[in-house]
Amino acid sequence: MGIYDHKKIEKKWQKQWERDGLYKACEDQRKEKCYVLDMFPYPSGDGLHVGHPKGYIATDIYSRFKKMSGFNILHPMGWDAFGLPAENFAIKNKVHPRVAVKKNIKRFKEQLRGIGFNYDWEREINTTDPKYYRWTQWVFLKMFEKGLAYESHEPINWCPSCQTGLANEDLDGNACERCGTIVEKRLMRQWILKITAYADRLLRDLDSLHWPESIKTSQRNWIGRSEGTEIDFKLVDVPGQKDGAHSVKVFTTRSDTLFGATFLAISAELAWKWIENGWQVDVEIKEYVEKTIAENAKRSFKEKEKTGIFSGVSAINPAHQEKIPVWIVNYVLGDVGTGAVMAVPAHDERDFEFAKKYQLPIRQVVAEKNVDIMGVGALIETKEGNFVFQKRGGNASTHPNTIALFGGGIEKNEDVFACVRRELEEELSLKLEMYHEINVIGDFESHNQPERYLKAFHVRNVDRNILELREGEAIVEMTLDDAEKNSHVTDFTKDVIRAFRNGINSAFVSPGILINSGKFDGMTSSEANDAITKFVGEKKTVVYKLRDWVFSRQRYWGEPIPIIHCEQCGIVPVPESDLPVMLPEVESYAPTGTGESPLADISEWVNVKCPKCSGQAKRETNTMPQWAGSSWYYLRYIDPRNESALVDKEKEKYWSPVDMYVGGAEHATRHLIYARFWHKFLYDIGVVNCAEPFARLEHVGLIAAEDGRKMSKRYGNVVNPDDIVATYGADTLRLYEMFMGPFDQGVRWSTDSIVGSRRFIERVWKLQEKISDDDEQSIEMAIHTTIKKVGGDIEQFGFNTAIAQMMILVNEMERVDSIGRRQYEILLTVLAPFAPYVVEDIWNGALGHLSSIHEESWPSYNEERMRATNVVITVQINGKVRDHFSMPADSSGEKVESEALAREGVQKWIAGKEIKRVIYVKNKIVSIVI
RNA sequence: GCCCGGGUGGCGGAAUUGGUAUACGCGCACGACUUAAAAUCGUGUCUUGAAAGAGAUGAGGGUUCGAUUCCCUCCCCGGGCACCA
Repeated sequence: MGIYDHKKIEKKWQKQWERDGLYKACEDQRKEKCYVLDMFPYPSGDGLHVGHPKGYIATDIYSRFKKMSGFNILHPMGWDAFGLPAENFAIKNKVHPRVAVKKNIKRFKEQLRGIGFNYDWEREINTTDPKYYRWTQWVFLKMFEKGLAYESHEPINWCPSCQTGLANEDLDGNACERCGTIVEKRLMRQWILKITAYADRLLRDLDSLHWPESIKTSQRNWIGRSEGTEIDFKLVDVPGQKDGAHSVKVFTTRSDTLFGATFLAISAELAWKWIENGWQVDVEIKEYVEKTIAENAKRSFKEKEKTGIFSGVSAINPAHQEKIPVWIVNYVLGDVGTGAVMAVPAHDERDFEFAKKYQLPIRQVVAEKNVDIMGVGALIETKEGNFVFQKRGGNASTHPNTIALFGGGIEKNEDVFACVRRELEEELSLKLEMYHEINVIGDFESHNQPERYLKAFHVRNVDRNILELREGEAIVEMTLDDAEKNSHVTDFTKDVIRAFRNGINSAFVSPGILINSGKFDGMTSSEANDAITKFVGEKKTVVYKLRDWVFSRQRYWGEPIPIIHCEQCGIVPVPESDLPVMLPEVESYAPTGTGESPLADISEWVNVKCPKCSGQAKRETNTMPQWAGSSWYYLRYIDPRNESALVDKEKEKYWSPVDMYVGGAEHATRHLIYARFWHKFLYDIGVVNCAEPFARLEHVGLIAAEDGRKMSKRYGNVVNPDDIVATYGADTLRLYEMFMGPFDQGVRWSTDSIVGSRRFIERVWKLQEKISDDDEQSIEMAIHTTIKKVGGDIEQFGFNTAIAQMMILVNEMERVDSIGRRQYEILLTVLAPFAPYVVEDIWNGALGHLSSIHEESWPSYNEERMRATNVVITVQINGKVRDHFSMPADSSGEKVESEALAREGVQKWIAGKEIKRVIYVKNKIVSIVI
């Protein structure tokens, strides 16, 4: 048998497979295809750490399994090599980024090869290859042609450290995602892609995708659809203008609260536009507007104090024609909606805060429908001498219109009523006034303090200031004023009344029943939303949070944007025949910081003839963002060397869409949105035949370092896969990474635990000794179970449980004296996707096969053979496990029940008791109720 | 604050149309082999209890013959979004 020498084995088969071209993909129309894709890496100078291959191992296993299941596989790999790290490295070390990238790719490839991946390297791509980025530029031209790429001069996010403009997607809060610097707003010329034109489809088509729900939710939030109404407010008191000559539009999702709009709040940016259009204002106002715009540019709005200034202008609320003031405020964003909102302090927290501060009127127009506030239960004294409030029954907290009042514990020695007061202050005093009708029921008693018995009471119709006090069956009605003076009313009840009278302390933002809204009173919020929209003569519209994609970067290492600026003709696209626009050589890669890229300095590249009029013209010097090349790369693998088209139509039709896509969840609102957008565009212009690029997505949980931190050179906690492969072998590394835990969950690396996977492989290796000509019948059930379980688990990405099942099978095989050759081959075959080297070596060595095990078919299983002849029946008495016994499988219920009742271990419990019920769960449980 | 996940032995984790909680692996303890150690193999390993038993899946409650699984209230951890009107 020889010893298991992973180094020798892995080297040998790696060469052999490459020589045989085992993993070459071709368009085999007879077979069903399966396109399995990894998010291609950015080849950094640090090389791979053990966290990187986790996703690649999964796709490798998946694609090998699908191949064995009869599918034609496409499983390629490539390099996303444009971007800042290579450029920064180049600036620092004075090497061309191209040189650094080439070197890094070589190293990455060697590392990946060592782990035994089945990539088809003939389809390798590189986004920085002019033959590749020619097509990235081509897509841009097509977008320009369709009006989806446009030049703009709006203020955008600017990273002062990276010295480039950024898209919203490149931010982490208000900081640059790349370097952590707080970004600024900067007015500059830029290229924009109109992704918002696809917002609706990007949202809608998510439903059809087999993706993790979390990623779909992230995208939904990012796109941020809200349905509402644009309402027109006529302006009055505008200096030098007739009343009603001007108006302002606001966007709201809560038309039902229109009657409660007591002022208008407009952004400083909108106010500035008014000033530019000739609005005459005081110096004070103008200064406020300028100051606020400057503050907004810093984007430091977090926890910012709300400020505002009365504009002097008023507006007419179209609901009731009352005059309301227009305030210029810092909490309304200029680039959201219309830049103006109707402020409804009673029902919006921000408007509420602002109205309180500037003493603007608060008018409640929505009320909660009949709510009971209850505290029902008993006070229990614990062993330790503390009092704990125990709720009695379930209805106190489960009734839909009920707020649980007394759920908390009572501090040691704390007065019961002090506890109640505390609860009131913390929870209720804030909200009480908002309820249309309130019942407060405190039925409160204590075991060991029976004298402290709190009478039930009941408050209703707060609007009318009437208190209904219920004592036993009798109900006494009195006004709140009278109640407060009445000596029969307990202090507790008086506390409740005071809480009512404290006034509104927060906004009531939930939907409810309309009040103070004329003929709309009594409607629900959703009914009123439609009715009031109609009443003021408006229609529903939709807005999105998604912003258009800022697509230009003022940096060197990216695809040049294929545009020419002509003095005569203006913006002229580079003709398709002139593509690619090659990225020129420069002396300095450093960013200029001027809003132009380093390309601007190369006059022989910049100065060109206009393709239209042949006059003086200049090239666009901005480059594309890193996300450009990755927005369509999966299409290029299908047809990587095509020079006349982005992808061949027939080939695309065969391979598209990607069947399985695996990568990190951090791309949820970046790459995965951009790629979907580009794909939909390519679908619209007929380049691709399906509306979505990635039919199924699985996300890989990150591997943290042993110390729990991120694996990074900086912390010195990086584990290099090369070392693990050298010490334990690639098969062990692969098995271990898949066995660590659920695939999509983050885990900590643990070098100590690897031995388990290594031992497993050695056990499989040793089983060679046990091969005989005859099958061992006692392990047949385990074999069939394993075939089914492993296949099913791979399909669902449950690799850890698949491996556990194979371990169970190996344990069984070790327990018996010999195993059939056929049985051992089945074990090797199901293990093949996980540990491709060792199984191939045994297959070709000890078993003497001439062809590769990776050309084998996935074994089939027989459900019949998975069924046990005898089953263990569990006896439960009143829900507790009391006994077990064995019975032939599928015995009749009567037989099993009588057997159960006759057993000594059961009789012990049921002797002399009445048996109320016996429940039999087939082949599992007899449950006896006494 | 809102929206997604998640909370199970010493550790990674298994088990969901409600049916024997802790599979599989790591670690640990003891034993065999060895002059010895490593490796390997075997046995044991949730807590408590002498035992019978009792208790335990973040906490509390509910539904059920039976709940890690379903419902309610709450706590904690991870992630996403966040003056988005």
